[in-house]
Amino acid sequence: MAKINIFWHRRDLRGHDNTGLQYALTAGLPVLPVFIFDTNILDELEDRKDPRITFIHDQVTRLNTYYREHGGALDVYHGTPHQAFEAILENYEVNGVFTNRDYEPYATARDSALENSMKAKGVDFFTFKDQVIFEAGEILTKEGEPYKVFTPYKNRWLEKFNQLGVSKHDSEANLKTLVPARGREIPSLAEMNFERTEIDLPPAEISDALISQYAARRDFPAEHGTSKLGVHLRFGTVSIRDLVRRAHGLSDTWLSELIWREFYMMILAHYPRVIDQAFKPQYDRIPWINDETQFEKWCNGMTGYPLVDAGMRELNATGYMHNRVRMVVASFLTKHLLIDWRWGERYFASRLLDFELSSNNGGWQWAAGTGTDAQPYFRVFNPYSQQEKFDPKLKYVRRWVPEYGSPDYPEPIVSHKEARLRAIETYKLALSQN
DNA sequence: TGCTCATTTCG
DNA sequence: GAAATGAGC
Repeated sequence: MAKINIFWHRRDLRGHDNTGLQYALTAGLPVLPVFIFDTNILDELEDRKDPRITFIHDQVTRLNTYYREHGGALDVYHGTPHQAFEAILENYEVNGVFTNRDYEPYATARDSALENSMKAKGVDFFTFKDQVIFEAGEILTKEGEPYKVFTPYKNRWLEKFNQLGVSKHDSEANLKTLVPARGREIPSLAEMNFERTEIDLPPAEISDALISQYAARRDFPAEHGTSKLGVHLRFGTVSIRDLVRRAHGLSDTWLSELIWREFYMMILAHYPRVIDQAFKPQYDRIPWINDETQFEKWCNGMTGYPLVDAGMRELNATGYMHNRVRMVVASFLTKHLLIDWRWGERYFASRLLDFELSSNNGGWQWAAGTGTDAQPYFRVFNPYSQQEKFDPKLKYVRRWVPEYGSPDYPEPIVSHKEARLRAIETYKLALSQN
């Protein structure tokens, strides 16, 4: 049996500008690209109609077609990574496994376990930077500490970016050395006990015009002023290097959003405890009210605050919510209702097509005021003035809350004025305790 | 990447 | 009486 190398796709479901794939293809042996529907992850999902699984399945199918056009095929497994690699090693003489690094706690634990078991069998395991421009250890203060404030982090990031530029990995030009297709089928959604769902999939591209106008248009949820590339960044159907190259010079604001993504990835990598704890420990003393009935009304878009309800209904209907509105609903849940930010975080995690652990956690801790570089506790969004500023003609509100203004629309579940004062008092008291 | 309230400024 | 300003949450 001839030796081969494996390239393992995870959050990089593309063949172009793919670092690890490029290294695998130029390492001198035929390459078998692999994808695993990981049951460790899938078994945790509650919804058998989770649209993300349809999305991944579609992208895996597309990637398989792409490899077939170049004489190979994507070898797709359903099981734990451990099981999948046992099957691979039975069928092939494997020299090494190539893959792009993933920085979430589950991923790093999985990869170090696999690296050990591969090396014990004489198989090399190589990992590459592909998902980010700079990894957690690459942007540090002069003292060698992680940054805890965004702006100095961003300044250092840009400084380094301007020094180093951004590399390009022409994986596509090297697709000549694939292991010939063997004709294994991709497991169907039904075989994996999932159902196909309708997804309103934004394109994996963005125009120069949209990037240029991003700063001026991004805050108006009724407009199509944002790129909606989050889902593509989540699963690597676009290359971050391509996006950063495009952003640079066209829109500092949009580039900043890409840097926020790396900022929160860096925070999660350095401080994995933020997953279930406030970054600032004293904020874990806040006595959340956690009223289940109010939480349910928030989830269902029935709070009586039109902009909040519009956002939640958009999320429930599409798996997406405009960023400005994400801030408004998060502020409302944590401050007006005094419900633990972790509840909101978990709900977003279950619904968002573009869910990214680090950004979701960072965003929620920012809104709740508990995080690094978070807004101060006394800053409480007024849902009415946010609506007046960012949806003055009620275009967004009426799209998602058609009954707004009629007797069918619920009364506000809390009074803004009272809830605001209660939030400030509650935070102040909790933070003043020693 | 606020909001509110009180006070001042301006027509 | 509206708009601008500033302090404090």
